[in-house]
Amino acid sequence: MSGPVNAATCARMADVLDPGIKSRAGADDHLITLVELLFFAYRDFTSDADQILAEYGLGRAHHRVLHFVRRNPGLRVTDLLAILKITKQSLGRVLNELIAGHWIDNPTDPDDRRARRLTLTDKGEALALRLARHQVQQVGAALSETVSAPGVRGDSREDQARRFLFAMIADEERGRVRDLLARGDQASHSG
Amino acid sequence: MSGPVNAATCARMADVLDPGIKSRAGADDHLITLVELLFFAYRDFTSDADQILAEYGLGRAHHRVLHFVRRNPGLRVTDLLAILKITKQSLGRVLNELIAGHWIDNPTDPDDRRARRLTLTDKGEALALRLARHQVQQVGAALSETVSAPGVRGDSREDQARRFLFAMIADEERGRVRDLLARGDQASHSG
DNA sequence: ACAATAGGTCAGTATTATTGACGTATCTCG
DNA sequence: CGAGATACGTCAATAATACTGACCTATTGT
Repeated sequence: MSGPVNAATCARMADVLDPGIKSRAGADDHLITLVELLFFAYRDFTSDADQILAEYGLGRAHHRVLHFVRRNPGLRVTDLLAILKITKQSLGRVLNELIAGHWIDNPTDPDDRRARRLTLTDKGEALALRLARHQVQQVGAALSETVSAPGVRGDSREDQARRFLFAMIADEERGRVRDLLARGDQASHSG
Repeated sequence: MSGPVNAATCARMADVLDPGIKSRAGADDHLITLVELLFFAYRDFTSDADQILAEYGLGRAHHRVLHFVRRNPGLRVTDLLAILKITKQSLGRVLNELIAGHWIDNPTDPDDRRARRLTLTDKGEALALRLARHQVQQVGAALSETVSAPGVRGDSREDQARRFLFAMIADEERGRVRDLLARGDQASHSG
């Protein structure tokens, strides 16, 4: 699942996370690192899928629709609007493109002929599955890496959350992010 | 904000999360709920700040700049580009607006007169602090709510992550999200 | 019949981002 | 000193995603 969790990984995690991010934390100050980690985690998490989608000329908005239709076959347009919290017009464009590209079907619901029941075509199913598998691997890998540092027991919920989000960041970016968090922490205590 | 964490909240959390989301999970399938939770958590987490920013005619992009400049006073434009991973032109617009509105100063670095050292004005500091405080409270509240269900011990890291992300979702949305996750879980096991 | 619901669409605009091409000032180093 | 790299800024065109507001049809439920 996206990279084995071996001793080296654990050692690096400990090296990276323990001395710096959590230390020198005042009152509620350290919580701001969770805010930043959420930003970086989301940034890197979505960018992977974006690359796959770009192969097909699709964007993030299409992904969301594919995702929720795969998870909830027969979803209605209204339901999707409530989930995504966007306007009908915004969804309209994306949905029309997905239907035109034969990623999604929208047959009329026989029980309520006003409604459309969104479903994936085989083509759409294949893409949605590919994206989902990739993201599940990412999350799975992150969870596998979310371990307590060796010798440290009783990780707080905050530490757990921090480790998980940090593990969601792209490998190449972690050094940079670690440095940034440490620097920000330092700055907020010297100024 | 975002409510005190009392017994009722804890009871609801347990009621909400335990039966349904995790159950009926096959191999790696349940991990997809973490993907969805990340989407909802990020959606609701950012929407709060967006509302505050709208008061000043600013957007999410401005928030990111304010945030990282507050955390790292004296940040250079290049550094910001590496953090945000956007183009110079994109940042340019946002930065110019922040400078024009006297949220941010960009004095020349005396040690390298090519570089600008981004700093917050008093006005910018006040806004950045307001936003940061709000988000820290949100994260803090979410962490407080991230508790193991009563009688359940040995929460997995996955459960911990799930609980944390779920707690990041806006109160009013949790019922809807819970239903959706349960439904999706069911659909993926019957189809 | 009538109101509410589900869906669709046209028109105009805003925000955030992109690629590509330049230009200027400053620093580094051989 | 001079060449090249670096830091920053900017003009122009375009794309993706979203918004408000106004309207329309078809269908359902009362």
